[in-house]
Amino acid sequence: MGRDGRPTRDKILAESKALVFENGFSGTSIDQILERTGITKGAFFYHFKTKNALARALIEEFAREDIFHMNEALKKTENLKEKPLERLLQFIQEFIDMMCEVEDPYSCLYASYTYEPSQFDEETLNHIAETMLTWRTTMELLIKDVLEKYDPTVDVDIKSLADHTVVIFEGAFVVSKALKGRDLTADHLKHLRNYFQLLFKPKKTTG
Amino acid sequence: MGRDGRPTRDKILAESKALVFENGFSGTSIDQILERTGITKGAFFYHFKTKNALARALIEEFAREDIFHMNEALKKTENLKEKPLERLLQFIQEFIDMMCEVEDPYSCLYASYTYEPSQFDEETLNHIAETMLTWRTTMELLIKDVLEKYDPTVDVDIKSLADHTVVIFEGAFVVSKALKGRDLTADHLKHLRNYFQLLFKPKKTTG
DNA sequence: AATTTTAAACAAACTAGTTGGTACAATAAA
DNA sequence: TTTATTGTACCAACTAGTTTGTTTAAAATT
Repeated sequence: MGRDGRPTRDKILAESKALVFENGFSGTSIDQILERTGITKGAFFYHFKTKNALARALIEEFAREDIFHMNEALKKTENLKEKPLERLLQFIQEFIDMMCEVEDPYSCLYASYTYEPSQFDEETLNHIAETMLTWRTTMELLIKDVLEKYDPTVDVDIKSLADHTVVIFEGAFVVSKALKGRDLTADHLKHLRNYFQLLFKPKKTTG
Repeated sequence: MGRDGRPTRDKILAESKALVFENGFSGTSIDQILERTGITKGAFFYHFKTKNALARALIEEFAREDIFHMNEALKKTENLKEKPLERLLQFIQEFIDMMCEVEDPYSCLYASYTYEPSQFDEETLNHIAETMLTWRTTMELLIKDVLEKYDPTVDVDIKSLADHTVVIFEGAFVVSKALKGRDLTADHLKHLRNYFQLLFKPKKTTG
């Protein structure tokens, strides 16, 4: 057996992610990655067959962590299963709390890749879409539970309401970065929580 | 008089913008631009001293059109000046109508540049931030007019509520592109309109 | 006559990816 | 217990092609 390559691989992934947020993917050269990690070209191509294999590994890791956080928030609010609106609001609150700890603008690889789509293979781009659809499915379930006990105060399309959470995340990331101040995601998730709160009122049960 | 260079310059700007949305800025080569426009390298560098001068021109044109549309919507709703909530809702409605006409996902240069910030000079990035702050200022005015006659049903921070419109635009662009379907911006602006509608109720005037 | 555009060659720096070889750690054979 | 073997992890130098940007002289447009 040889030595353990995981620390090197992890370092490549961590530094590459940071570089992609600064330069974009095609704006990030492998030489830059070597400089930051202190490894050599041979080592890089030992771990990743091509630059695009790195892109795939990056998005897979990012999406795995994203869905992990989503499921953690789901678990944490399981005790509110019988109070679906409270659960939905608390689910959002979990992310408000999470983003309150962030100082610098948070960046999202989905948006980064989405704005230079030609640089990635179909599989990589599909992985982003599928992860977003996982969010949609989860939000749809939470919302449908609410709709059993509450009526929307205005007419809404459930699917687009389900997508609205991801929309606000992505939008808040862009605006936070563009304004170069602190991360504003928590602030905008609060508006989402407000919207959910105002949107649903107890059902008038007829009998 | 010499010949008119504007058609060539405009063609460079139009094709470059499309290419930047496909490849990102650093993923777009000048050779690609020449191929699409059918002009030569000499002509390109006659109009733009550097690749970065093109980036600046692109964002200036994009921001000018953006603010133009914003001001058009402001003008169109001026007749509702005495009904500030109706005006705010109609202001958003103008963009819902506008985005309903779009089929393919709409792209935003602000987000594109924001996700590869190191590629651009400070001036270019500041122009994006300033344009977003113009949106903030406008929205703040519209919202403050509403607050004179209406009380928010839940506590909100005005500045972040003002930013929320741009957040939803940017987020909807990202999600629309990532899901590779039709543009979803109109759908999400409807949620913003709903939120404003639910957030404000007539003031209980004490007198 | 002034401005715009072409064509083609050129340079210097940078690009992703390859090559041949080395250091290392665990294991198996003597 | 020493020695040979094996496969992983890594390195330095190299290749072939692309990048932005320059130059120059001629030609086209108004």
